[in-house]
Amino acid sequence: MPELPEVESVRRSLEPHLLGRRISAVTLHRRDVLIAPGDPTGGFSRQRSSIPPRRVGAAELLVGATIEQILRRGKQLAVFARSSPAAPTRILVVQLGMSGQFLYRAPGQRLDEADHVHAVWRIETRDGTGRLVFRDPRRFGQLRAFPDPDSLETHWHSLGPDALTIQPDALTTPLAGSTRAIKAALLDQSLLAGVGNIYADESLFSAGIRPDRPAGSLSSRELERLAHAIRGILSSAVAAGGSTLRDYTDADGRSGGYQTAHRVYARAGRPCTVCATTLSVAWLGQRTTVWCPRCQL
DNA sequence: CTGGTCTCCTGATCGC
DNA sequence: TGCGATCAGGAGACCA
Repeated sequence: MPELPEVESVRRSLEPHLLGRRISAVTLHRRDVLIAPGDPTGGFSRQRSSIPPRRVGAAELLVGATIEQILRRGKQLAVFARSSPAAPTRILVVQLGMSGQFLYRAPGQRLDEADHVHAVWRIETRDGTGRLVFRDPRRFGQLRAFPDPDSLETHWHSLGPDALTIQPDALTTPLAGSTRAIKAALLDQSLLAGVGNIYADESLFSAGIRPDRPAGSLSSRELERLAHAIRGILSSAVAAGGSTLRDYTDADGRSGGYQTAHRVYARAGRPCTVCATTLSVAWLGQRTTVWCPRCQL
């Protein structure tokens, strides 16, 4: 389940393989994983829409272009590429969703996971042709094409500040007066980009704040603690290469190591690592939520 | 506008 | 051994 640390690990593992390399071809096995820019449904109704999926242009998938940079905002990756120094920079945004993987295979290296592969890019290197693979069994992931940086900026405008560098001030205004649970607010990508279920629970535990507290009830002192906890948890997780619960890997197929540091996520009913109190569980913000009833107030 | 619920999808797991 | 039910979850649509 890629959240910010996993997506950042994918980004970092892709860079050495892709920067400066040219994409010579792409095979799109499932057309509906690519959301056309300006799709009013945001791609949500792609299966049920009576309108046939748009014909996909190779340019949208960066064919013929050289990759210049890979950025991340929240849980989204953006691959920037140009076909010539004078050409406009095109961008492909990748959202991994629940089960998405972005894998790189060097020339001659085989891909073991051949099922649920939705797109394969051919990457030209000095040693031959490598492959960039988008694989996503549950298909909650998406690819989005943008013709220029401005349209990407418009798209990213709907995201809140990146959670890795979140400052308490950025939380104060949007949460003031809010009655919804702080856990639900942390999962709202328009408020804060990058936190998902795992790191929301871990951050709230680290900050000593109950997940069901009304967001507007947090004092400025608590918001400071929370922002500090989010940055700390996320940066530690990035340093560990993310959390691998089931099948997450980076672009090189390496698993993360942060799952061993989880203190509340998936530990309902087990003793708190700090005070040994049995951890509580509830359904909150449409997610299973675990916390320590003694450490979190 | 806000916040809660539904929905998309597949694989793992569990009870019988 | 096999099968159906259940759960997991990111995020947009939808609705009160």
